Amino acid sequence: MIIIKIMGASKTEHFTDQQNAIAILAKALGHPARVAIMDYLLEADACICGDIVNELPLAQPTVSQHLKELKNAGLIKGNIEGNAICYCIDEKALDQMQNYFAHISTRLSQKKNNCC
Amino acid sequence: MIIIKIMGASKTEHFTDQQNAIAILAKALGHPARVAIMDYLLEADACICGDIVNELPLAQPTVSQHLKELKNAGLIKGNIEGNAICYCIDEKALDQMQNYFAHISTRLSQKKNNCC
DNA sequence: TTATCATATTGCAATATTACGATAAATAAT
DNA sequence: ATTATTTATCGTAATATTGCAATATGATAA
Repeated sequence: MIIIKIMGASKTEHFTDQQNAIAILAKALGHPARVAIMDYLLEADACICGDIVNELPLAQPTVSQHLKELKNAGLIKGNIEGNAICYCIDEKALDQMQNYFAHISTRLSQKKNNCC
Repeated sequence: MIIIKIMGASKTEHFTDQQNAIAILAKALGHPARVAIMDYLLEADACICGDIVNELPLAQPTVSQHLKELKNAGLIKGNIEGNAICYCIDEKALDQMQNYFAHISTRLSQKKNNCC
């Protein structure tokens, strides 16, 4: 038997689909620029990529990369709007996160054996 | 004026405290092993570090490191319990996340100009 | 067609994360 | 005191992330 150690990569195959799904969503929100993009999409009247670039203190390629990560995680979706691209929050992913934290909250209030 | 480019580091100073706070918590949950730790602490009757090590498919130093990250983010807290250490979920951080997602959900249902 | 505008991709440098063996530190048991 | 048990830290290797200049792509305008 040969064991090859691959370091720096998470062993996703050892965890449940649910755990991996939450981790992917959480990771996508694990950068302030991406939280700021969500905030913008939530509050602004538009969702044009160029507006987001102007709003953030980051260069256009960097913002494009962050948008791509949010999109890959399923947190936002993009629509071609003429020349521009309109990004919007994908409610399904957010519902998933909301349900996850609601479940934790409920479960915590049931538990009485917390030792800390 | 001298501008020093520091790459690979996020420019946290350009974002709001709230955005940074959410990002820190989300980042800590952005790995399936750490989600699995939270799941364990939520469902198990104990919260001993050794039990967590046995539960996870990772070596003890790796689990210790993940626990440290969860603790640094404020998601868990640890108590010395004789020879062992008992880790528990910190409700404050989870409330923060729950509020964040609840706020997004509420705001989304108010919005009608979603273009996607 | 050519120029312009908006966004994506490439390439690369710097830093961060992940993982684990070896070892340390701290307490408990003998 | 010595040994075992439990958890943390160190050192290090591999991979991932972050950021941006340069460039490519694609759609609209002239």
